[in-house]
Amino acid sequence: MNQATSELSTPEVRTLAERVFNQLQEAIVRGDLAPGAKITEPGLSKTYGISRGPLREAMRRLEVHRLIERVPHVGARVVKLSMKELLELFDVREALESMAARLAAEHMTAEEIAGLREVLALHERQDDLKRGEAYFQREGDLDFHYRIVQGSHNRMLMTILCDDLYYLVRLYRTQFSASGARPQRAFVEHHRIVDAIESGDPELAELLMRRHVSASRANVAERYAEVLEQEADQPAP
Amino acid sequence: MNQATSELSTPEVRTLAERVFNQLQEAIVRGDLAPGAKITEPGLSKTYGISRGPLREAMRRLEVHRLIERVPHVGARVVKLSMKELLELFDVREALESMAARLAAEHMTAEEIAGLREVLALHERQDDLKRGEAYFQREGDLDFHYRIVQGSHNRMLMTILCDDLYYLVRLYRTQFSASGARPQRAFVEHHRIVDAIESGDPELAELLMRRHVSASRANVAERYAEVLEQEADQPAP
DNA sequence: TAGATCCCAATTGTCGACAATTAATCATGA
DNA sequence: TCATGATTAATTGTCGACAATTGGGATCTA
Repeated sequence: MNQATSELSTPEVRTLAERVFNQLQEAIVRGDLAPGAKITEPGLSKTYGISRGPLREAMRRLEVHRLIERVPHVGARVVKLSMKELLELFDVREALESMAARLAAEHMTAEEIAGLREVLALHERQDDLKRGEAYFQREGDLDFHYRIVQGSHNRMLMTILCDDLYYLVRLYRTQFSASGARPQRAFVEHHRIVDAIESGDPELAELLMRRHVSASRANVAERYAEVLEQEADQPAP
Repeated sequence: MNQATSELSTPEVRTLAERVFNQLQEAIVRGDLAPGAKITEPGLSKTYGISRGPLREAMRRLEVHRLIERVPHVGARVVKLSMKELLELFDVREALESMAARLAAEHMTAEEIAGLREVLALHERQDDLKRGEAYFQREGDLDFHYRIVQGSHNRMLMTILCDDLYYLVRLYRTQFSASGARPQRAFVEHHRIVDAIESGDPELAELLMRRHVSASRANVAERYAEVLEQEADQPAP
């Protein structure tokens, strides 16, 4: 489980701080540490059985990945994106991932493209894709995007997207997952993007990826509006 | 001196780690710590008269801003971008800043646009702009880009560009500064971009910014080729 | 002489304790 | 009763010492 994570951030766990960072990261993305929850150093230090030194190192790394926010002399909290910030994240993704698609169409190798096709084939085989709700589809979707970013062969792009932003994406993907006809559409869009990349058409790949992310953004905004409506009818306790 | 820095990263210096981070950051950008130079914790700890605790905190922040690179159990070095990586940086800037220009055309206030015009007027008054080489022009150019990013009113975009990438930009701007007819052209391009923003034309602003960054990239690549040629004729000691 | 191996110094990782700052609590007065 | 102020408990910032790991250098061997 959680293949993307272990692939990305656990090449080798040689230090305590690194291990605790992974545990905390997973706890946050999984939802065990709720957004907005306060993080205290002595508390976590006791929980994980390490001293505050490496714990602070781990927390600093969480801050880098934008999973927690720290204020000097005050403390740290699990990040809690407002709707505005969540949409901001999509704007940034649109800019970066469309660039990634363009570069991927220019630089991706035949093997990488074949791997991309395999991911799509895997999605097709999964029944839950047709049912319109899918945990694996969600993780799989990220896998698709992740491979295209890697295909750009631009290390800086990879760092910003995969190391900095995708943690947040995963965190909020659980909340506002694709709904209705969106998964099927996204699946078709994925195919079109791969087609563009395979035929070596950078401009088309860029355009399609831009629209794809933009459509995802619109879907999330819609889902959020629904949630707001429900909360208005039935206020949370 | 160095107004942009003190504006950005010195809102309030409430902690030792923060102060040392600022000092180290400036030392690196200024060139006192050469790219590729090894950073040892006991060394810096002695130099700045603080213990290794806050120093490690400062180093972690330098790593966040991509100014140093750390390897577990081995140590840290001042970042040294290869030509490939430097051009990668420009690709990322092209994607993000064109998005910023688009959003700026949509969201920038009249006051912010007026401020942008002032920056351009200031550049026009500076003689050294005409001489084609200019330290202030360089910092001023960054100021221009900085204001547009702020004008996007997208906090995440601001963080990635201003907090993460512009440190690197400043570091390498010193080495491969604009040359020949590039400053004048850049100046004209700046004007066109502001015109597009002022007239509320997001698509045009985006396109112009994309070309502007792309042209800067080409200029840097050209300058680098010149340097390589010189080094081939006259190898460094 | 070339190569490999072992050892040691230096550096990084980790820990527990103390100081400084903050925020909440309680008491006091209007 | 409410606002205000000081006091206190808790948390973060800082420090110095010890343990673990690494890389280089000296030594030994083929």
